[in-house]
Amino acid sequence: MLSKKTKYGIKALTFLAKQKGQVPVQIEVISKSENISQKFLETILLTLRKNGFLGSRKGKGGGYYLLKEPKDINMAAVMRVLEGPIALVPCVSLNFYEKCADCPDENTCSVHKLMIEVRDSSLSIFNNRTLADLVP
Amino acid sequence: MLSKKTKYGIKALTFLAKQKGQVPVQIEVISKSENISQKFLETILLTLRKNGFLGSRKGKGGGYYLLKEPKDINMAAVMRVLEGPIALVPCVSLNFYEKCADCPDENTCSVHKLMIEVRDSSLSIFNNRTLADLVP
DNA sequence: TATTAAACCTACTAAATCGATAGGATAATT
DNA sequence: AATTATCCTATCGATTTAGTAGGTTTAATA
Repeated sequence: MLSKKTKYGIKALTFLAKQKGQVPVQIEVISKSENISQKFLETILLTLRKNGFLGSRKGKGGGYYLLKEPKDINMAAVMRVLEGPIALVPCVSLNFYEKCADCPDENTCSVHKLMIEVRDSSLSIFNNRTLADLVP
Repeated sequence: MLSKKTKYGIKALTFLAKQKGQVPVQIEVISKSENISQKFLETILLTLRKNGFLGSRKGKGGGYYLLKEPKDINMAAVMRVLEGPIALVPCVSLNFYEKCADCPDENTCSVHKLMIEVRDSSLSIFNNRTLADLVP
């Protein structure tokens, strides 16, 4: 299941992508438009900023704005920052790999085999979609 | 992320699929072979039995066995019983649909759009794989 | 320069979920 | 009758999730 954090984060990015010009948009505006708790959204936008997706301005007239063109914001990168691994199991994750404690041999593991297929197909979607594809 | 329940469940099914003949296999045997806590596995096998994947016999010589041929056990069905929805968001789930509280219109929702694609690709994998495909 | 408006930051909390365990009840074999 | 196995339900501790609290810093503007 996708966390609310990821869901809200993508919605916020989409909202910013829809803005004409790069005028900063305040958290309050996004939170009200998208029905997201303002305080929660605050922390989400913070991580998006710290990971290079958003810029911000403090004080009056401040807010958040995209640092790149929507077409240059890859959804796989967004997913990894907000949700973490795209793979369903750490042992098939490319960016968050971890060995399973219980599994002696990945090559003969039935779960491993299946989950690699799933990861590949999900990844190819996320890698081939940008924020621009999501804007209505 | 895949739960341990699902992971262990698939491993147990695979283990049973590897058996020659339909001799019942005891929980203890599976749990030791696959490094799974016996008590935890007990509850997992119980749900697999209650959902028509496994049969069981009590008492001496008892245990669990597959009720169908591995090639007739669809992995989408297994996933739904063990893990729940295949979709990452309830609003794109075919079998566990739920409307999002925050989202006024699914048709214009960016998350919805993306997650339908992901669901379709994952689903096509699970639907086209059977337990037989997983056996080493 | 004082006020105001916004993001920034860190810690905290309630609730839910997860992984696992406990402990007996039931059934089948020998 | 004794043994061996599944069956069943409740519970528990740890972790994660979603959200909140409450102040700090920075920038614009009057």
